[in-house]
Amino acid sequence: MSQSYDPAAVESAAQSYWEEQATFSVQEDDTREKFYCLSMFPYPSGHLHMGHVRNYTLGDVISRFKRKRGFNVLQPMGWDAFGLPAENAAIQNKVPPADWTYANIDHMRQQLQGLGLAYDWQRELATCKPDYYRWEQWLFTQMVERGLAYRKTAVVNWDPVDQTVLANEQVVDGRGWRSGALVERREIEQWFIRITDYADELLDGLEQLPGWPDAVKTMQRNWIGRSVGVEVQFTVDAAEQPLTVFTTRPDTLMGVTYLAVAPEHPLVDQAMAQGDEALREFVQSCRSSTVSEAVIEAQEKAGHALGIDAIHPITGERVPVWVANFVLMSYGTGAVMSVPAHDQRDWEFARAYGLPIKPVIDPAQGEADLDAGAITDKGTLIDSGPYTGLTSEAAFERIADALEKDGKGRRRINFRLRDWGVSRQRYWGCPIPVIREADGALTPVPAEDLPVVLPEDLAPDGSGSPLKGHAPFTEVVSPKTGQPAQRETDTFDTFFESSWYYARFCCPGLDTAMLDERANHWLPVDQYIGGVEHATMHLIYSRFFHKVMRDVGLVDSDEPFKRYLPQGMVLAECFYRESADGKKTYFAPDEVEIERDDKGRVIRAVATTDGAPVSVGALEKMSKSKRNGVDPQSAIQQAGADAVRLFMMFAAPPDQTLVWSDAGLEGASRFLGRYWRLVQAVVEGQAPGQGQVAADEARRKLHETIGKVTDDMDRRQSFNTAIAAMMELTNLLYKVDANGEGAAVLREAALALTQMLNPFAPHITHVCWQMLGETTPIEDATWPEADESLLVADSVTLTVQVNGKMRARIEAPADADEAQLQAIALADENVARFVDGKPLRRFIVVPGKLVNIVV
RNA sequence: GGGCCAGUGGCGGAACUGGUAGACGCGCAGCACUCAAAAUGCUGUUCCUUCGGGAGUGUGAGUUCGAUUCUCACCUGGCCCACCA
Repeated sequence: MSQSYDPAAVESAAQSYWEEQATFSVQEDDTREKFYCLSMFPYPSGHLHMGHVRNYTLGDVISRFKRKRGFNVLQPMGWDAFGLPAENAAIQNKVPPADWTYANIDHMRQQLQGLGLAYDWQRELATCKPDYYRWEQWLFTQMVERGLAYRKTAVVNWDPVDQTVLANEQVVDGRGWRSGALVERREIEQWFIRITDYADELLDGLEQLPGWPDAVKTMQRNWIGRSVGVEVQFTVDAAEQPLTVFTTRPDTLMGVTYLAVAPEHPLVDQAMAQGDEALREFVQSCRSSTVSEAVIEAQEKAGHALGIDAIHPITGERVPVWVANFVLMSYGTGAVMSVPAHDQRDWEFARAYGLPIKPVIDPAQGEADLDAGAITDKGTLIDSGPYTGLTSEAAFERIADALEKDGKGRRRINFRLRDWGVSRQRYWGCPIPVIREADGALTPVPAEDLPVVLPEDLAPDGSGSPLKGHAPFTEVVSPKTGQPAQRETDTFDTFFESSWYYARFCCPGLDTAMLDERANHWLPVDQYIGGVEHATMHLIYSRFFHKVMRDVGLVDSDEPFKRYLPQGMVLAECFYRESADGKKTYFAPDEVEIERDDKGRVIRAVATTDGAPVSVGALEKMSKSKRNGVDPQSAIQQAGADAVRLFMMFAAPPDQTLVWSDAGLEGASRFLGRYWRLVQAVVEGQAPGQGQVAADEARRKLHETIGKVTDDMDRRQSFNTAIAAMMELTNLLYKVDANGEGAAVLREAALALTQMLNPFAPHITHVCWQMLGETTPIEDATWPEADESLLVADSVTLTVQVNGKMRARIEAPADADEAQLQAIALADENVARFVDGKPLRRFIVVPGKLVNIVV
């Protein structure tokens, strides 16, 4: 009597084996090629969600596969442990963020272990630990030394009641989320990192990343946004300094009818000193709105004349200067030249305020109607003095030359990418290692005094960082002067921690340096996996950090991640009922019953509570408010970790959104049961089912499957089709005649299938491998090889098309020539019927696939 | 406003380099086993059809002997960023 499949028992047996044997701890080994596989580490929010499960299963499947292919695989895991949610929880529960964070880490580590992930837990790290952040503090001081970090004022959201800086997400409808007070804009001095110094290298480096999806590289290119243009200087009577603007369209310079500057521009302060009340009010209203650019965008385009004129650098004409709420101080020079005839936004602004519109370009194509909007196409210059008649491209060069010759401008490359503001007025983050001397000078903390340890026992109450005024932290003696000084209370943006963790995993336990030679053994990461929402920010910051670490001499590679697999979101169906006023009430899936017709189509859904119908909603991101969240823990309890993993990999390609389905999970579970019974039958020397499939056909299918699964997993990373191929093989094995050669083929197939399924369902295969009598642990056994000699056939089945439509299938010798094929095809009864004696115009052969007869 | 991606049966998806559209799974229907049910195994399942066949991959055009795949325009949905000059 064979045992039945009990996921819970199988999984705990396999997991305790891995723990006892330390199966997945790894050391540098020069005899084997290394493979570093990394999934983006989680923020310890308290519990694993399905997105994590998908991410980590993908990484685990790749890691286990590569190990079987002979690589020395490093797969670590850690915690992105600083951040705002810990502070919010702390305010709510009045406990220190550290306690909350560490408790969450303990719980989530257990959850991860329950998924059977092949991590080297000895390398675990948490970014909130001093032995980790100590080194980013050190790297920051190196950046200060190299001029890569500097101080600049930046605008923040200020809550005047709570006396604290707010994150954009803490501003709700322009008010502080806790106090409800109207949020103000405040300028404060902060640290910035000169990521723009590396803009060109970050852009060019994308060429060396063939393992990254084109879509992600395109997003990064657009994010970096290199644009070639000209900086133009307009003399201003009232100011000593000329007003500098950046433009990518110097060809339209002769069409400038006004200039616009940002509300924060210094020229605005100067104009306000003239005492224009209306102007003062306008600027005040701009400056008091939030910093959220999404909010600014929703505003009407508005502006006000400054009462100042500028002198056009070529014509010498006077043009008025305006302040406008859509000009950003943080991009370019904080001032723009306005050409309403050829820029849509300038056009709208000019229309609204009655400013002149002067066309200077005749578009190359199409009708142009300046009453309908701006003409933004390039073309031929008109009404442009000496430049009239030139093309836009030629005028660009001639005007740039003229400006450079007169010292009134210069060619310049501008980036959309801005320097990275890293100061945060937060408690639960890595302290910026800087001391403010009594005279206001800033001193980076010397290496021997690092780390600057964040006190972990403080509890924020919502009114600013508790570090402020916490004397044991702030009161220090300057290492430079020996005099009393104040410690900086700002902390780093948490992207700082996540920008280099991949490197630190290589050097566990190192306490004398940030990284050592082990980093160069493992880096770059061979395979990185994580949400596509990080396509720009995190993945640019990490690439930047890597280059800085290279320039400081810590690593010798240029890029951190060789191959990147962006994984899609996990969605679920949601059910709701809409009331008369449009408010939706959501129902959890277990509160809903679905009725179908006899073809399986959904007719309607009703709530089990009252039997009344509910709407079947769209697919939505899992969330509490939509009541469509599925807890991984309960899914594991219901079907086992192997089934959850298998379903996740089977239901969709890795980079596309995945729709959670309880029925689909059952399907995965059913397949595992089918596989289990197949193994039981083989162990007992019986056939798993009934049928007459011959041994050689089964063996051929087996080796075809090995070939397909190997290619799907390695080159294509198409895990759903790899699983489909294994299911197909299993279906066939159930029909194999176990007499004679059949028994041997079944055993060969069961072993190979167990190997191929192992990365997806590591527990059940671990146990089945032992049942099949194998003594080498499956984790160390090598991946099966397809026997190519079994795959060549001497006859092939070809499709016959007549005028591109499929009409018949023929058997032909594999080496048949065109004339032979034509004869065989025309001999077919159905083909003959459609050819119907008409003259043959063409005969097309696609070797091994089809022939097409054109009549 | 910009960028990126995706639209294929009742559903998730497959078709890799332009070559048999719908693999595999779910759902549904039927059969076997059973006193019965569950479980399991097997069979069928794009739509229409006068049973010859016809239509069909968001819509409309184009290239081609042949288009889910390439080109153009449009529609719909999702994600990221956003007044980026």
